[in-house]
Amino acid sequence: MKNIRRLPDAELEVMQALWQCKPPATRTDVAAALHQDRPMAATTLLTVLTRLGEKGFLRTDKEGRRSLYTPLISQADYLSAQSRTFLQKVCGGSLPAFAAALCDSGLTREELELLRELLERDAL
Amino acid sequence: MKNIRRLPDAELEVMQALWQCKPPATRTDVAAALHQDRPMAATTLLTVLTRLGEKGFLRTDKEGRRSLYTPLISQADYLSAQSRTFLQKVCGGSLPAFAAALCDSGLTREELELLRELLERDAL
DNA sequence: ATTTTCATTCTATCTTTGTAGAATAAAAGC
DNA sequence: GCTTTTATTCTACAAAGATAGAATGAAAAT
Repeated sequence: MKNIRRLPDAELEVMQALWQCKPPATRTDVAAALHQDRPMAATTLLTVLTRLGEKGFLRTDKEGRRSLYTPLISQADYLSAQSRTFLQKVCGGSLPAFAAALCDSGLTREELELLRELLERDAL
Repeated sequence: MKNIRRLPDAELEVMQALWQCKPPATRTDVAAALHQDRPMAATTLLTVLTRLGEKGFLRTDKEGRRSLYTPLISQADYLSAQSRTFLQKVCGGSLPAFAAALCDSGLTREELELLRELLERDAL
């Protein structure tokens, strides 16, 4: 149950892309995995990757002139940490508030049903 | 289903405090409602309130020299919007990932059970 | 070998956020 | 009326985040 800080938007997007690659990934791999509605300059991406390394989210290994990036924090760990933070900071720790928010968040009835089932199954 | 931007930490805390007050609230009311582990200078609070006004989260009415603050976005609206954003941006839209994250987020089995019940009841 | 290509690092700018002192102005007290 | 108190606005500044051009250096191409 470590305390994982919330990543700012740009860094989270890059991290999501990295999680989608099979490690280790090159800058190009990550760029390809990025949802580029509006693509990110190569140098910008490298800057973000460097920052993620400084924050301990990934490791950088050099292979000749190019760098290989490997996640150090798994997507699952990040998600569970952020779920907790979200419930605490945004919902003030109130489960009823959280549940109400989910129900009113645009999820369809089917999706809500699915979520309940998933919770039941996973909780075991 | 409006698109409500995510507030930075300090602004969210102030907004949470404002939501707890019966509107309209004065700066003093908000200060009293703040969880002040480490209290915020009066001028800082006013700066934050001003920014929240600029972002459309509240309205400021002047009564003589003092200001009265009224939320323009309800807590429920903010929560549901942020739940949606969280599911999309953090969980990549994957309900299974979201459910797994919740189960692994430190909630007790009882809390998970409660959440399921709440979801069932509210979904109607 | 010389040029071209390309990945990374340096440097830099702009915006946002967090925080608060100084200045202003008005209300209250005397 | 003059002074003290107090609420708000101005101004300020440092840290963090988003973004990317310029410089560097090495690999590939010819």
